[in-house]
Amino acid sequence: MSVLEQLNDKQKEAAMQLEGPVLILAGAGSGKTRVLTNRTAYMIDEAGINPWNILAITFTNKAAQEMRERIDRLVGFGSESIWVATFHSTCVRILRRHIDLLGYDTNFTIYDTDDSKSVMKEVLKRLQIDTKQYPEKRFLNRISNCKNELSSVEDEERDALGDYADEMFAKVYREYQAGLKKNNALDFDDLLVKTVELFTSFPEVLENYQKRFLYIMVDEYQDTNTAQFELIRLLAARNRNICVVGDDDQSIYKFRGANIRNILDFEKVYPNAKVVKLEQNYRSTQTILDAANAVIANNGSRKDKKLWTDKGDGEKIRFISTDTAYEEAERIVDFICADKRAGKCDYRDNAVLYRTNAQSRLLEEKCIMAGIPYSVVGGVNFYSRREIKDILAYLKTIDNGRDDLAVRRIINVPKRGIGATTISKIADHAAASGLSFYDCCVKAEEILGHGKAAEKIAEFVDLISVLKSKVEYITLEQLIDDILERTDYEAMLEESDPDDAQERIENIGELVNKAVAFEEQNDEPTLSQFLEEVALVADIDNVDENADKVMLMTLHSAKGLEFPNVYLAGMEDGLFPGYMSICSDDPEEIEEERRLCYVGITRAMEKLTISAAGSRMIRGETTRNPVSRFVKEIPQELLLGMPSSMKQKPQIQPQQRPTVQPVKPVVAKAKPFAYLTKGSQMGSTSAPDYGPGDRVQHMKFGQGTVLSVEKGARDYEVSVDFDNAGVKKMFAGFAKLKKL
DNA sequence: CGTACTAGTCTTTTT
DNA sequence: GACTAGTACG
Repeated sequence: MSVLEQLNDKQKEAAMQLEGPVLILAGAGSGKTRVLTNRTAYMIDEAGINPWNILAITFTNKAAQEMRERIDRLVGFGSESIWVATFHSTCVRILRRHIDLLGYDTNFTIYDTDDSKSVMKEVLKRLQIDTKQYPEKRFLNRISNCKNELSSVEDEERDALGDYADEMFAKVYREYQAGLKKNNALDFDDLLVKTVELFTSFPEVLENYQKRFLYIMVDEYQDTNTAQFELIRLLAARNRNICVVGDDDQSIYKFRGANIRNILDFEKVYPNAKVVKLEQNYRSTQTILDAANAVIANNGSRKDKKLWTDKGDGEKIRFISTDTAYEEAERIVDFICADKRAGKCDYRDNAVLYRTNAQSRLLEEKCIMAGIPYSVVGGVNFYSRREIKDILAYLKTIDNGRDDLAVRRIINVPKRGIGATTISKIADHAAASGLSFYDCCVKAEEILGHGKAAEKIAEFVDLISVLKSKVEYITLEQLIDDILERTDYEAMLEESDPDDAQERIENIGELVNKAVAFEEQNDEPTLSQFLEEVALVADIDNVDENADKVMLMTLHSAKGLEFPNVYLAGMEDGLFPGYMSICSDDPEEIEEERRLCYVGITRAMEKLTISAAGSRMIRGETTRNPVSRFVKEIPQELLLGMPSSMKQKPQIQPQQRPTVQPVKPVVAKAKPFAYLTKGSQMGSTSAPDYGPGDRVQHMKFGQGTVLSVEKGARDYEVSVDFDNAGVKKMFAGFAKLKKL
């Protein structure tokens, strides 16, 4: 049977067009992933295309992994040689091979936003720019925008045309880039910029990749920025077999440079493009689709689409309005509890979506009180937590001492009596000599003279070199344990803040879990590779949908996901849409928020509940907001529980700030769960649903029999005798074993 | 050199 | 309200 049999006519049409440019306009829930995977399977299975020649770009690592698994299931072989990756990891892979052509070392490090900020701070200090008047963030944002638009330092210098502020910016931009280069580092945006630069400056390298990637596919095309557009254009220029999939109504990343014109103008750039619209929705009820269609219809420039389904009307949309955000959270949690008790759903069937991360807190508290297992996606990124960054800085220093920021981060953490004066002496010497900070530490005695300071530095250098010498012989897990032991890191945590120590230690345990999983999944794992993988993960990549937990996340994180029951919380003008967009004179801003609302509504498969609170704390201030205009855009007859009073409430006019009146806090219970921090995962060590003797399935090792399940310090440790791979020990949380 | 306190910012979303 | 960076002091 052909792999295309599972597709409807439109989907089939899109999947069969392998040659030339193809634009698939795929409405929410229209089976776009299925089209992409079956199209790829069709290429390999029936068109005889070598998987090696296929490039598929996705938005998140999770999507990439999922796509590969699904293709695997369809064709059973060859899927591992398809290049499926995100834009960023694709670029890293290419740059690791060729970036020496641009004067960087191929073992460059990737800087996250915190690292970029440190570099910027140093630059501004050196240029004596007052950060009160010009905050780092502003420069960083502008630099990011430039990079997204592929505007180089030279371009900015040329365009400054004597304008004081612009010239200053160009100078900062230049110095910032120099700072990165000195540390042999690239920031997120550079990954794309440098790859494009590589391709334009070295056509023979580009040609190499053009000859390899004969067929290119890009998912979530509506969220590509100019740099990404250019990268794809270059790669596809020779063969023109480019297939992009997206939905202009779901373009929600303008703030990070996404250019909706990339999808709207696709046919102008590729005039002979075949365009296929997928409008049949397989996810939601007609009621939900009607609501989504009605809301999005208020947007101006969009490709006309109308989602439909043969699923039937289903339940009405439930609208809840409460006095306070506190009550709102309570109502939502009550609904979930009731459904669960009635046996209508599992916890994992429910997701609560909100506009801002801060909203998760109340919901978390209520979940804890009700004893509901939940999982918060996002918030403070796991890899930007202090303890994790410290350990990673050790690993980076061990891996390659060229990352000055990493070395400086840990040179006195835990405290070893190396102070600011010593550090700045070494830093000055490094700057003057052009050597790296770590290299200067190695010859500290030369710089500082014989003394206590030099001795302390020598101790640090010894520590690093001992660990360095071990890297090749021990596992990552052992290396991290070794670091912890030799530095007495956990003791330091206990001492400095006993309240959070437990959680921080658990986080480190989680990092060890990830290291173990990494070593399991790679044939020849290296420290550099691990650090690289870790630099490019998104929060959503770590979501485990097998765990039976209610999901709490922002609307942005929810893109691409679906849940039987969806709760849209905080539907209030001023929060969603946020004031920024309400007050802006750019109508595009509100439209972007509306698209976000559309994304939220269309996540729901069966039941949608939207809620609004009359007042809530925002930034320590109690604010009152009217019900969101988006709620009013949903036809009345689809809603259940719409209070008539709401209809008269005036809408906020543009240019007018929403009323912010201090209101006495209605609830006295300030913070019943002070130990709770965002991102904490409840029950991450819950017992697996299999036991000794059960047959299980592992992603890589195939089927096997469970020998034992033991509760370890961090997670359950499972021993499995695999039919083809022998006995393996692994952590339950990461092995993702499926009971058969 | 290390600590404790203060002031200021943040909150729109993230690879 | 929470977190961070910067500063003053021991």
